[in-house]
Amino acid sequence: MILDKTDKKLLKLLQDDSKQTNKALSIELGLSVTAVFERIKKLDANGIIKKYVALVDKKRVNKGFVAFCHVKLIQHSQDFVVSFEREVAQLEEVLECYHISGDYDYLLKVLVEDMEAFREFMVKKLTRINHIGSTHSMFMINEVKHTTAIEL
Amino acid sequence: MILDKTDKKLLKLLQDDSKQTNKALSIELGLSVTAVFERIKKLDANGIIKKYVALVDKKRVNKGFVAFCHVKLIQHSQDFVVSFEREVAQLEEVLECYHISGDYDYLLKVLVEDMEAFREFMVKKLTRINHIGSTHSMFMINEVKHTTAIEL
DNA sequence: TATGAAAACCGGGTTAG
DNA sequence: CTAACCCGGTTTTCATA
Repeated sequence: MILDKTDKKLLKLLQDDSKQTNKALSIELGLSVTAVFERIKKLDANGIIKKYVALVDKKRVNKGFVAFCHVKLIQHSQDFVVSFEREVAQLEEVLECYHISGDYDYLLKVLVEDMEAFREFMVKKLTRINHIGSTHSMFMINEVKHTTAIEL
Repeated sequence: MILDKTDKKLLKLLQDDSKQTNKALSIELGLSVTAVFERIKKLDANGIIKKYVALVDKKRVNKGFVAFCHVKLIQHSQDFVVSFEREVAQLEEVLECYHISGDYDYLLKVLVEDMEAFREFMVKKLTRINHIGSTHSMFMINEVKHTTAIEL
């Protein structure tokens, strides 16, 4: 699917606030309500828009402590990789996990309440997973920018 | 604000799909539509829910190339830090930027189309910012997990 | 429960390939 | 001639007091 200028503008608006009414969007875009409705339907159907979600303020729910964990596996056989990935994906503290290039194999973004909880997480959950060689953690001091909106 | 079990369940549902009708939510939670409405209103008003957004599939919009850049500043005087943070926050390719502990000062998550675009970004944008000492980039090979939902 | 508003759907008209 | 797009009106559904 090819996105024209209007689609991109529409996506920008929806990535910023998905609760706007089609009417408000139609005014912003200079289109009819129906046209907006159809464009959104198409963006949904084509999977351009994956889902609509509420974003929760992590500080207000006591998950203000963010850690980034680099993880290296002992071995890189298919089995090890698959089972590590399956297990790590199930950990509720892990919001993101990427297989990356470089010295370490994985980069994890971990959300917990505080350092104490992080220690618990490391000891009782992450390092309990087999095949982990070494880990290296960094802690968030300040969040400079955090958006879910992709510029188009 | 204290969240009870029902609030947490409600937040879980809304973090997964914010387009559900209050009726659907009320059935799921075993409440009346009005009760659900009031709880959501309260969560909104208290800033527990920050915003409602559409999530766009990065691969479908040609932003499937993800890089993580570590950045070290030359100096750490107030001025340098403030101006670096202000400038980096304005870069559209940078979705996330964290001031972190460890060998490097910052961790950036960068979304671009491909390696070529990443090169452009580094040369023309990131390293054009003053006060940058060194950088170290890692590239995403695979996204194992990526959720915006905080477990409560 | 009631009501005002918005979403969802439909038929028709317009333009571009 | 077909397909994609856009519009206005109608029905249904939802948010909200």
